[in-house]
Amino acid sequence: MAKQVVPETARRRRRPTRQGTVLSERLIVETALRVLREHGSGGLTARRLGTALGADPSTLYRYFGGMDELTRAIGEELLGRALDSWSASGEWRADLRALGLAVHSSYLAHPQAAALTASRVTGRPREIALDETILGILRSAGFPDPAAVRLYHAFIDLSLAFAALDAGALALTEEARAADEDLWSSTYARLPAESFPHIAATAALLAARMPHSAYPVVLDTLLAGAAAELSARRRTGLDRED
Amino acid sequence: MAKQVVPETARRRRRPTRQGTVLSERLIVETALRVLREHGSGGLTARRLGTALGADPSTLYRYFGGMDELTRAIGEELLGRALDSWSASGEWRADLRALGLAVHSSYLAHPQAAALTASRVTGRPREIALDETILGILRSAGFPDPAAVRLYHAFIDLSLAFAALDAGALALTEEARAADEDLWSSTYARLPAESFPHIAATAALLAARMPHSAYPVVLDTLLAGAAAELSARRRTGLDRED
DNA sequence: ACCCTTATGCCAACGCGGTTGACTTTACCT
DNA sequence: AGGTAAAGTCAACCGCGTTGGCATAAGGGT
Repeated sequence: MAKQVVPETARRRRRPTRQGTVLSERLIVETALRVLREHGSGGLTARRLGTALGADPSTLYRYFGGMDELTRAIGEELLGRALDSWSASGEWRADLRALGLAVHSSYLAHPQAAALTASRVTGRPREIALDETILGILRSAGFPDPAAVRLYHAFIDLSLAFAALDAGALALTEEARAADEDLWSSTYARLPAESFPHIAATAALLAARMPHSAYPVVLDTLLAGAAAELSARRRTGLDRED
Repeated sequence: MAKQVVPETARRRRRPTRQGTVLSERLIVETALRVLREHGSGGLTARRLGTALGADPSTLYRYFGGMDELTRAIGEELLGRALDSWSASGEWRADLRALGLAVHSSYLAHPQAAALTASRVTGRPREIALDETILGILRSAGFPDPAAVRLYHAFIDLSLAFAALDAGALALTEEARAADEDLWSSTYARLPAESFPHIAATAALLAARMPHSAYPVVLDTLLAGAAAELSARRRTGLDRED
């Protein structure tokens, strides 16, 4: 690669583009989020982002190694926003619930971006801060380390997986999304009861429920299981460690 | 659109390509799975698939409306294989567990394909058959319809979301995947204990657990919650419906 | 057994994508 | 004030999905 990416902190000269914009990682990421919202998850292209910034597409390579690295920066931004919007109450179960919902809704606030990034691990600073927070809540709640790690793993992967799934549904174009929802009231509701008795019997309930996210239900189930585990552990006197 | 896609069942003439292959939806989907495995989730292109089939890329448009429709056909194939590999035992909890794991591992058997398709709803026949099966298990187990639909929703979305997440990790190129795994034993394990006490304290456990899927843990938690709900319902005499 | 129709495959081209190498300009350091 | 190299620009490369027009041969009707 001929071009070198200069770390944002080491950046000194800020030469404006021909159209007068002064670029920065932050401006690029925010503009990318806007472009994604306006043009859909497939609409983030180097050329389009360049135009939106008032800069040549190739300028982006001065800031990011490629579109992939830009994508990871966007993902970190969403995780960071989730953590910023959250505050601790001290009650572990409520805190985890709020944090999970914060991550989920931070992604869903930018579904087109989330669909691109939610299944990637960035290893960037703000993602690490989030991990530290979750582990802290669990260990402070009294879970021994192996249980804390198991629950951390389940919690974060569950939240990211649902964020990606739900964002994917929201990120479709409006007509495609409506068509997917209608599937439940059209195709599924009209299946013959002889061949598909169970779908036919529950068609109305399905049409009402399927357009929403299952994440809260599953998250609450996970937290309820964890709470039961914790109280069982207290009852039996903290004698097991796994 | 100038070209018409002829439904597979209505297809009569089977003219071989210049290189002698006789095309069919089935052959195309299977070849696409092979191409995906060999070239990664971004490696399925019309031109490459054409070459692999010994046919011109544009010929694919005689069989599918576009790459998107081909993608959905691949997704349905994976779900169909999961259902085929499964058989009912009559014990609802064991059956659901086996079915969930079957879906998960069917996707993970073709991670590059799964990464492309797992978050899409196809509405195709074999996907409908899977849905009917799950609802049947729950309703036969004694869950009233609203609970059955709620659990069906949680179950299927959980399974698909984790399939997508885990497939995404597996679908990375070998070096990228190894780098991601190493993150836990390199970056995370070396964070200073002063700033990140919880990560530092659990680094070894994290490195051991994070490379595996959290799906079984979460699935079992969900099924345990459902079982508890069912027995509570029996105890209180089936008087509630939600 | 032979046509005729038309399904099916092929070809060439279009516009758009990411990315790169060589270049110009200009902010900053000395 | 001048030199240097960072930051922005330009033109080009190659691969992508997709399309319209064309060639050809499969298979039904007679």
